[in-house]
Amino acid sequence: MSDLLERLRGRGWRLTAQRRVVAEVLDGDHVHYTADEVHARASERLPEISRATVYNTLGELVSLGEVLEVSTDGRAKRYDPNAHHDHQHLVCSRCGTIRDVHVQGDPLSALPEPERYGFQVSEVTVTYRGICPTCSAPS
Amino acid sequence: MSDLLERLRGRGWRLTAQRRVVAEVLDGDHVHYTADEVHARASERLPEISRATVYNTLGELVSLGEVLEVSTDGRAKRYDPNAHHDHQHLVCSRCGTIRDVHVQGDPLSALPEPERYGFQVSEVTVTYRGICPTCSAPS
DNA sequence: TCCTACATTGGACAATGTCTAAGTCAAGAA
DNA sequence: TTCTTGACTTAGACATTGTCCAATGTAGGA
Repeated sequence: MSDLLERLRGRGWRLTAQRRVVAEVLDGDHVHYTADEVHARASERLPEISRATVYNTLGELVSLGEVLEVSTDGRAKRYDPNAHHDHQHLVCSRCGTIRDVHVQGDPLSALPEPERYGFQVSEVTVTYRGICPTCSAPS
Repeated sequence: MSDLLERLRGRGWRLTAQRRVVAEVLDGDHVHYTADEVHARASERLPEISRATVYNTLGELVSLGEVLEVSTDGRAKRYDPNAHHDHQHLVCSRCGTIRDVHVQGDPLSALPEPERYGFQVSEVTVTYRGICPTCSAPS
């Protein structure tokens, strides 16, 4: 994740304690925190960090393409640091757990030209839903 | 859409003016209103209808499988009456316009067994994003 | 027509996100 | 090192979207 901080500094990012902490919280490949969760975890290391800064920083990371914004349920958006490897998401309908998954083929090619209605289609997100092993286990 | 009202009455739905109006607003195959838009349009015909009733009714229609809930942007959910024909969505990244589209093949089959991690996968939503003809036209 | 269980209402409340004005500080300049 | 400055952070008000509840109204069966 320190590569990330390097990359960002190379782009003129001013390196502050707050931004460093947010980046550290997002470290890891299979993390899908909400902004509030990021704020809670960042607060453990830097108690005075504000919500606004967390929102700002997450927004900047998304603009810079370092983090993906995922909204699986119409509730809080989640932030996915695994932005440099193409992947999709598998969500448990019961507990909301999210896993990164990899599909066969390019989902973009499944949309025929006449079904594009003149759009310049550039992106596709696929979300699978189901019940995870934990939730489907007999209680 | 009156088939819808019939179907619902058959399931024990009490038929009120409010519910009728909400159903009428959703009439049509390519409509993707937010709850507030549904409320605004319903209010034109039945000025005293409350927000709570619109939310309740939309929630019921979703539970009954008559309407789909679509959240394309992490903002307000949208309601799609085209629930009985399998389809996906194409969204304009600029103006937010939504079109129903049909893909080739079954997106579910693109997720290999080992990528399912023991989930009982039952649903998949595919959202294409791009710039619509209107937004890409030279101004 | 009358009853009553179900539906509706208005408004308070909750969750998530955005904005602003004032204070703070990282990093280059001297 | 110290200074300077524009970018960053903060607290809290505000906005949007959605949920909940107690009081009131009413659809549809008896």
